[in-house]
Amino acid sequence: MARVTAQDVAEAAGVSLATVDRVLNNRKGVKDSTIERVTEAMDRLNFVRDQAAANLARGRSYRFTFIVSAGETAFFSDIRSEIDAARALAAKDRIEVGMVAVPPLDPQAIVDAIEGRGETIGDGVALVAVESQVVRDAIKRLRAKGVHVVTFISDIPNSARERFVGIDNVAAGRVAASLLKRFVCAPAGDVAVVAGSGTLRDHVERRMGFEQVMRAECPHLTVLPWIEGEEMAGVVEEKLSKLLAENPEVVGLYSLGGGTRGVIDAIRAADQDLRVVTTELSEHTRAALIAGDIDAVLVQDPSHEVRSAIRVLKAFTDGTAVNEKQERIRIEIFMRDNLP
Amino acid sequence: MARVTAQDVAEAAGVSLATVDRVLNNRKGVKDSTIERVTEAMDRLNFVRDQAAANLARGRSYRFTFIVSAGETAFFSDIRSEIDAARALAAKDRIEVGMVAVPPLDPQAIVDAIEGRGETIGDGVALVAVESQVVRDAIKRLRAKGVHVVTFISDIPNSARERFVGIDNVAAGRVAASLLKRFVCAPAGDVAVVAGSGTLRDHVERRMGFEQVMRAECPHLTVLPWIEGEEMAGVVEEKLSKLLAENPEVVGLYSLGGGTRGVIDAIRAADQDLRVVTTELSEHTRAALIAGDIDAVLVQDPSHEVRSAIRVLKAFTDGTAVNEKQERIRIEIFMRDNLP
DNA sequence: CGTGTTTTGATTGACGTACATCAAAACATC
DNA sequence: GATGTTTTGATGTACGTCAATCAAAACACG
Repeated sequence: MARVTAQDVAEAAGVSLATVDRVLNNRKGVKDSTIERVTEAMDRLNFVRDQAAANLARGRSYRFTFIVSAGETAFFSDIRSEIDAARALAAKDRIEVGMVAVPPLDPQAIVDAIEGRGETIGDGVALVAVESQVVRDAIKRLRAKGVHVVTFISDIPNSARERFVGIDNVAAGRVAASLLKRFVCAPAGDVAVVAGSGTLRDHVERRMGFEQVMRAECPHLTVLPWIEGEEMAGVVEEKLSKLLAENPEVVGLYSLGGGTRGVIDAIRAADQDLRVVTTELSEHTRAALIAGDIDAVLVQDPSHEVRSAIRVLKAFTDGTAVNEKQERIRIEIFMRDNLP
Repeated sequence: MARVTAQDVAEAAGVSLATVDRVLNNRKGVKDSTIERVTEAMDRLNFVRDQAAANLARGRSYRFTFIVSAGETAFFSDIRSEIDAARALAAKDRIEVGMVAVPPLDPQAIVDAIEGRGETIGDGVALVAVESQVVRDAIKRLRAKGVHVVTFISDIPNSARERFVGIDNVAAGRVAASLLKRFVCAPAGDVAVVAGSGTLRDHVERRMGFEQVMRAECPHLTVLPWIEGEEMAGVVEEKLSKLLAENPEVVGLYSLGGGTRGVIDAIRAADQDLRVVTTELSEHTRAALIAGDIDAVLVQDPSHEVRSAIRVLKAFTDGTAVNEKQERIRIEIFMRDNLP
């Protein structure tokens, strides 16, 4: 029951270790018939190449850089500390993880961060994208240099990025609508939407998904013009309080970006009977869920996302396949009863 | 920027490689002051022991065995194929994964499977527990032999198992109730519960959680006596159809175990207006979600659970810490709009 | 058959750590 | 200062693969 090594395969196939190695790393200079004999022996003996030994021999190490928003929302400070946490874990596998925090919503800052790092950016980059042509171009230049690129949290389609690591934000918006539709029992009423930023694709997509479902399935509910909160609790509270005061028929609320603390403060003050779905799991949303001020919170798991981005970049660098099941990023729905 | 090796640490601390090695693996025979000098050098140089090299040198390999139900529910056949899938992945890390499928709900079968394997059971066991003293005893015997044990999917508390890998089933039941409470708009009505087996702790716990919330928060809803479906679609359909016919006031339904196909057939036939929450994501529940026959499905991700169990057993075997964030098993809530 | 080319074998030295051994040095004790 | 003990150094082998070398063998082609 001992492990099968390349040496065993060589003996079984009647070739030398060198030849097995050539086949294993598909180097040229091996007859097709020999390749076949060797691969046959491999799966007959159930040979699995030992990752540890292979990595060691290759002496390969990896260097990935995260480019994330320096924004002060609960979500992004979570993301940043998760990257720090992942760094220690990744180091064990010879993966160095760098991080650059850039001013939020500033495409040029992202580009500068990339260019500024030069070659030290490493083998792969995970970046929180902002919709902009300069970012698209920067991604293309990275790819041209052989650097692997994934977008992270917020996508930028029609770019050269190889993958998006994050949730399906349209689906998140749809789920929010689907929940509110079922939560709201009033025969008719208004629904308020508190948005974050119009330049963040993830926010735009959530809004899209939300409106899709509202329009298609909730003729009895009227979606009010959205509130732009700019992710700042103070701004959100002020605008939302005003809106609630002016619209007594509001029966539902979806907050799809940052500044959730402002949402909570406003609805507590307003004391209307409305169903609320928000994003971000912070101490404030936790408390509000428990108190019953909020009905559900839709979140993504930053810790999973960071680990996933690293694994995906490593797979790209190694040229191996991505384990799709493991890398699926879920939209998590928290209610009072399944808070972690 | 080259990697820091144990040799570098030795030079920095002014000792030999052998001494660093002694410190690294806390072997005896090193003066305290020297230990201090070495560890100081380690974190000054930011030394991280190379897992690949360490594993290779140790020549250690792992052997874990899953003991799972041979039941024909969609969920368990999923679990079994995920174990097969994980086997290939684990092999790369010198982990051999075995599986024994035992007749469902039979404690003695579990014990026999354990005893029957003898020493070949390996370094760790993940088992789908059934409430029973003989199982508890078997776990204790395994632990006494130094075999690590985690329960999987279904827990057995007050046993010697070192950890439970699975969702918080009480919470799942609570979430189901919390959703139904919000979904149901009728001022009053009945709620039906379709249970699986009374001997499976996970089913019992879900039911507990469900009733907790119903009793505490939904005085307007009456929970009807539960239906025991024995996880068989035919049985479920028959009993549920009968119940629906006899109780026209049913406005909500929670199906917490297998045989969901029977639930779907019954509610389609009954054509009542009721909100439905079930478990298991199969082709049937998918279709029913899309058709609107079901409102939400609460599931656990078998693929994640299998990988988690393997990682946890490995951590126990190595005596290293478990990464709690990574090993948290989520209760996933699927609606029509976030189906994967 | 000789020539050139392709394929294979044999061998060697990494990679970074684990682990064991023996000798040398440092230290403690009387 | 002789003795015994603890601590350290020096060294070597092993793990399984990668990568490179050079020589030998097999093959193709005219």
